[in-house]
Amino acid sequence: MTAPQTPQVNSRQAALSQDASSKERLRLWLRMLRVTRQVEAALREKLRTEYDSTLPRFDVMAALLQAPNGLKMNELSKRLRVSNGNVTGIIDRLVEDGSVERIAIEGDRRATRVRLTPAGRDAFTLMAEAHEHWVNDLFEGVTAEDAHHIGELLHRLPTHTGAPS
Amino acid sequence: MTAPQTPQVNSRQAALSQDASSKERLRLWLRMLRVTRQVEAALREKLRTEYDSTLPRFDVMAALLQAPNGLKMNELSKRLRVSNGNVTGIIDRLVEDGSVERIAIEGDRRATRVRLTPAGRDAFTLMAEAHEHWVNDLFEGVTAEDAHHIGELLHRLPTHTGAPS
DNA sequence: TATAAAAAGTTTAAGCTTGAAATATATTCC
DNA sequence: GGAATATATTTCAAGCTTAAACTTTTTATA
Repeated sequence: MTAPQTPQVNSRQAALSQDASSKERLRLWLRMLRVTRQVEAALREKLRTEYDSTLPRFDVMAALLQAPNGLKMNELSKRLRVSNGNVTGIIDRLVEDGSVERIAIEGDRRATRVRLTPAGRDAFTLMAEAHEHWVNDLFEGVTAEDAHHIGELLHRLPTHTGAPS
Repeated sequence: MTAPQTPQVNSRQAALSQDASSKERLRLWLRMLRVTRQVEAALREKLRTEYDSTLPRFDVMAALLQAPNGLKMNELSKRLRVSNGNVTGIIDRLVEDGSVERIAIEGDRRATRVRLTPAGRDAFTLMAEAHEHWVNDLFEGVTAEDAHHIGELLHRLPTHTGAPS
C-alpha cells in the first residue's frame, strides 16, 4: 500500500476498458455474422427454388453484366475476391447451361475471356430484379435513412485486410 | 394530355421513392456482405495457419463449451442453424482428432450426445482467446460506442426469417 | 537464342454446405 | 400386439471454397 498507485491504477483501467471494447467488438461481429448468414440463407433458398441457381453463380453473372466485353478469368477472380480455381468451376457450370461463353484472346493463348451470352444476360436480368425485391423485403424494418446510416458506419469496418479494394 | 394527372404523378412518386429505398437497402446489404466476407476470410486464415483449424469447427466447439454435459446432434444443428448432415461431418472430424466424444444416451438408442473432451476444451480456450484478439484488431477502427451503436441498428435487421431464434 | 522467371488457368485434395433419401429406433393408436 | 407415424441421425450427390501443385504460354535476360 505504500507503492505509488497511479500508474498501476491507470494501467488496470486501461486493461479493463480495453477488455470492454474488445467484448463489444466481438458482440458486434457475432451479430453481423448472424444477420449476414440469415440473409444469405434466405437468398440462396430463393435462388434455388425460383431460378434453380445459386449465390456464387449470381455473383459471377453480376460481375460479368458490368463488362459487356467480358473479363479474363483473372480479373473475375480478383473482382470477386475468390480463388481462381473457384472461378474455373463456377464458369464451367455456367458454360454448361449456356449462360456464359469462353472466348479466346488473340495474342495470348494462356488467357481466356469470359462473357455472358444473350440468354445469360436475359436470365440474369430477371434474377437481379427479383434479388433486389427479396433484399428489400428482408430489410423491410430498415428505413432508407437507417440503411444509409448503417452503411456509413460499416465503412469504418475492415474493408482492406490486405487485399486491394 | 387530357387525362387526369394527379393519381399518375402520385403513383410515380411513390414508385420512385420505393425504388430509392430499395436501392439503398441493396447497397447496405452488399456492403454488409463485403465486410463480413472479409472478416471471415481473415479469421479463417488465422485459424488455419495458427491452429490448423476452421471456422465451422470453431463454431461447433464454441457451442459445446456452453454445454458441459454435451448436446444432442439435433440440438447442436438447431443451435448453429445448419443442417444435421453438416454437423455429422464436422463432429466426425473433431472426434477423429480427439476434441470431441460421442456419448450414448440411455433410453434412446437413436440419439447421441456429443461433448468436448478435456483436450478439446483446452484447445478451444486457447483459440477463443486468440479469436477475440483477432476480431478486436480487425475492428480496430471502431470505437466501443460505435460498435454498440451499429449493433443496436443491426438488431432491426432480419434475424428471424422463419427460423426460430 | 536458350533458359529462367513470371503469368494465366486448370486440376486436385480436403473440407464445408445443403436438401433429399435412407436407416434405425421410439411412440401412437387401433 | 402390430401397423403407422414420428424422431434422431447418417449417407449421398451436387456444388462451393481454398491452398497447393501443375501445365502451358509469354516475357525477360544472360
